[in-house]
Amino acid sequence: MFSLSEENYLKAIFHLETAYKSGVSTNALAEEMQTKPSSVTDMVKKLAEKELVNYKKYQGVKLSEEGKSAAVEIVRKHRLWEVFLVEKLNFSWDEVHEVAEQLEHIKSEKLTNELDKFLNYPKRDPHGDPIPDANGNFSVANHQLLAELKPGDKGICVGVKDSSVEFLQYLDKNRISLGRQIEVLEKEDFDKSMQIKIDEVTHNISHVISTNLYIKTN
Amino acid sequence: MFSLSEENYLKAIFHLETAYKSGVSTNALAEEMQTKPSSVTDMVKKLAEKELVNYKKYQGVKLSEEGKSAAVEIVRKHRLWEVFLVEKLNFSWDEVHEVAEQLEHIKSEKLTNELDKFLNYPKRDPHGDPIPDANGNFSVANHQLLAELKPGDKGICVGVKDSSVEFLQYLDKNRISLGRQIEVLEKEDFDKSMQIKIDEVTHNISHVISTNLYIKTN
DNA sequence: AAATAAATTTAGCCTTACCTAAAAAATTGA
DNA sequence: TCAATTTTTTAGGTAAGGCTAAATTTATTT
Repeated sequence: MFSLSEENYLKAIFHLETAYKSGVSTNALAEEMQTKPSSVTDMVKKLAEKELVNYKKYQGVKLSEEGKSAAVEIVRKHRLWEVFLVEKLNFSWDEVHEVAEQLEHIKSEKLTNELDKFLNYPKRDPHGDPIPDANGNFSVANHQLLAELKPGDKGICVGVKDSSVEFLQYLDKNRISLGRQIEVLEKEDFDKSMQIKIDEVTHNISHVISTNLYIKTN
Repeated sequence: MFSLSEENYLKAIFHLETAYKSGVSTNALAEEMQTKPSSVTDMVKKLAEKELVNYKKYQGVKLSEEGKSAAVEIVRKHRLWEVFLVEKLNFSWDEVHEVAEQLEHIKSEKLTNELDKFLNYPKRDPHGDPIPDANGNFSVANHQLLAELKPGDKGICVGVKDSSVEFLQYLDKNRISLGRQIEVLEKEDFDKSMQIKIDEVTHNISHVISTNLYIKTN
C-alpha cells in the first residue's frame, strides 16, 4: 500500500503528465504539490525506489505502468466520490473537491466498486472529467476549448478545465452548466472576448473564461 | 483540527471510559491502541496540553468536555458510515468496521450531516450501537446481556457487545440477527451454556456467546 | 513495613515527510 | 563559447508519532 503522501504525488504526476503530455519537472511538481523542490526530489527518489516512476537525476519523472495504474485508481475514486456528493448528498460542484481529496484515499476495493455500482457506473464527474472504470480504462475527451471555436460554431458544453471554486461559481452565476448548447456569435480580436448564446441568452465572456470551457461540437 | 492519531486516541479513551465507567489507565489505552505504554504517555501529554483530556501523572486520563464531544463526533461518523455501507453498498455487518475506521476521519460537517439525512437519521448502526445526532446526543442502551436472563425470559436481540468478524460470522451461521425474538429455555450451571429458542429453532449457546449479545426484555 | 511486582514515565533513537542553505548540473544568452 | 541564471540535488535539521531500555512511582504481598 502507498502512504497518503505517495498517493498525492502519484496523482499530481499523473495530472501534469496528462496536461503537458511529457515528463514532469521537479519544479512543476513542487508547484503542484505546494511544496519545495528539495522535498520533491526526496519523494521522487522514494517512488523510483518502489518502481512507481522512472527517474533520472536532473531529467524529471514519468510514471511507470504500475505508477500510472495506482494514479488512475485514485482519480477513479476521487471522481466517483464527487458524483456521490453531488447526486446523493446535495453538494454543489464547487464544494466537492476538498472532500473528494480526502475520500479518494480510502482503501477498499469493494467500497470503490460498490459505490460505482450504486451510482450506476457514471462516465463523468460533475466537472465533465471522465471516470476510469474498474480496469482503469476511461474515454479520452474529444472536445475542444470554447476559445478555439469560430463565430457561427455551435456545441455542447461538456466540461471545465479550471475547476476552482471561483470559476465554478462564476459559471453558476451566469447560468452556464454542463450539457448546455452554446453558440458563438462573435469574437473580439482586441481582447479575445466572445459573444455567445446560451438558451437564447447572450453573454459576453472573456478569454480567460473561454479557455477554461470544453465544448463538444458536431 | 486533530490529527489522525489524536482522533484515534480520543475515540479509544471514549470507548474505554464508556465500557469501564472510569478513568483510563495507560496500559489499557496501550492495549486498545495496539501500541506501547510509553507511546501512550507521549500522546496523552499532548492531548492534555490541548485540554482534550485531564491527566495527572500515574493517574490515568479522562476526557474533558471538549475531548468527549470530539470523540462523540468521530463515533457518530463511524456509525453513520457503517449504516451507509450496509444499507446502500451491500456490505455485511462483519465487513464494515475496517472501512468505517477510515471513513470516520473525513473532515466535513456538511458531509456528515447530509449523510445522516440521506440515511434518514438512523438511530442505530448495524451492530445495534446508538448513533449520536448532530448535537452529540444519543440514547443510552436499556438492555441487558443474554447471559443475565433466566429460563422463561423472552426478549428481542438488539445488539452485540463483541463486533469482531469471527463473532458476527458465528451469529450469521446460526441465523442470529438483530431484531429477532429470543427465549431462554434452560441454563446449565456447570458451564453456563444456554438453550435458547429463536424462530421456533432451539440453539445451544456457550457462555462466551451469551455475554456478547444484548437483549431488550419486557 | 519492607520487599517485590506491576504500572508508568523518562531518555534517547528511528522513520516519514517536510524544511533551508549550499553545491552541482543544465540551460540561456551575450 | 563561457559566464550568468535557473533548475535540481545534496546535506543537514525539524516535528510527529512511533520504539526500546532504564528509571521511577504505585500497588501488592509477605
